[in-house]
Amino acid sequence: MARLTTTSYAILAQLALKPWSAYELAEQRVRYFQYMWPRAESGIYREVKRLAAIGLAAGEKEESGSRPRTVYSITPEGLAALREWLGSPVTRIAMEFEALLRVFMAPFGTKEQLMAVVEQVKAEADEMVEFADGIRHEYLRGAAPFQQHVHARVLTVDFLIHFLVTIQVWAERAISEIDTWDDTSPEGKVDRATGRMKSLDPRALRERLGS
Amino acid sequence: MARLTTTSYAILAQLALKPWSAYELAEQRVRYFQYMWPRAESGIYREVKRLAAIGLAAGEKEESGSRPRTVYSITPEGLAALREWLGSPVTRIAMEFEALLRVFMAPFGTKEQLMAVVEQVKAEADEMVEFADGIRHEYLRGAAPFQQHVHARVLTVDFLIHFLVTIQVWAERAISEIDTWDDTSPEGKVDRATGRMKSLDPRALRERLGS
DNA sequence: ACGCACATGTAAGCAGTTACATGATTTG
DNA sequence: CAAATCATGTAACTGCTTACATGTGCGT
Repeated sequence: MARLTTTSYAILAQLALKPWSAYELAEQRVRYFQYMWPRAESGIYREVKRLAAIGLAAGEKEESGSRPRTVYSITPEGLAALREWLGSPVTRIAMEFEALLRVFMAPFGTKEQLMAVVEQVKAEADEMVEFADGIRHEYLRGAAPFQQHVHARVLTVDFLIHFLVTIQVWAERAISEIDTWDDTSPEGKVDRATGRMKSLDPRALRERLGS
Repeated sequence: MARLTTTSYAILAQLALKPWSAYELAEQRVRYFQYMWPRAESGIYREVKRLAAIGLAAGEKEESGSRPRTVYSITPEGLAALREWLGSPVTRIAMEFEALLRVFMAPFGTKEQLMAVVEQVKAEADEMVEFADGIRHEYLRGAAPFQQHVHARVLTVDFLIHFLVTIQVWAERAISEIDTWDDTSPEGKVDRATGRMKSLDPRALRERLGS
């Protein structure tokens, strides 16, 4: 039957803001969910259709001359379902970070391979930071969609920017460390690595980061 | 045919270290991959069997009195495949953070719901930090499995601890912010939120974090 | 008039999860 | 000696992705 997923509620919450066509939802998923709940565009069509089928959304077909499209809006039942879900336990955070896995396996590859991986991470982090900062500036200019929700959204922007900058500076640290290596073998690297390990005390870090 | 996934290579890299039984692999996945490539235990059995079927691993049945078990080791072809994969482009980082999604939707729920979500995040972050710090201490005591790889692994521990502490301090910031609210509505929260948004400049943050 | 990006989906396949099954070993 | 936990998987389902399909409007 109708076992809804987190993705369902992500869409439902978008519909709670205003009606959207399926295409708009699929397009805007980048801006809204890419970094906290990434899903492929094509899934959005199926999902919103499912919401309509079980009565949580209402789809209205528009035949405005051009190709027909369906505009979806939330129903009272949909809003009730959303509110209820917001009180249920959340699933744990889950990160897929293939590059980190490769760093873990670094001794089986070459220094060049490792360096390429970490530099790709850095490039992607730079790009993601630019994107997030662009959104931040929309809010600062007062020009963001749903600007009135800035009090909640600043909390998500807060996390994302800290998260992305954490990746950036980690990649930079890793690059300058690997730069000092001749290869990926353990030889002559143990003492230095142990010293680094010592400096990673979470409590000290928390003092530094929590201002 | 044999389209291998990242999960396949994660297991292959474990086998490159030493032979393991499927059960050991499934058990140890927590320690090794939970935070960068999370997968269910049951999938490990199917995956390692597949690796054996295509010749990248060799399974040896042991009949030592008790229940029979299969111990897997990597083959030369497996090692070659692993090395080659380490030179291919990496997939992007992907994070599923349902709690952040709920913060995003906070205006549709109550303050109590929101607070419960963020406090759950904080509790889980605390727990994950303890786990990661435990592993760090194993390396410091020189008692970690595969201690000789500390030069590579310190890079992953570096990222994970920074990542987890970032979650911790974010949750703390979010809690003290929400504490100042009467409810989840925008009323009277816009100016303060805009001020917070202003302070989230990534460049300034990068200066602070990259020491 | 042609090509390309926009707009709107459908279909098939599969990686991964949840749930179950079952013998062996330890523990209270 | 009963119950829990360890050890070792199998079976069935499903959410998601990849790949495809097709009409429409616009720039050149």
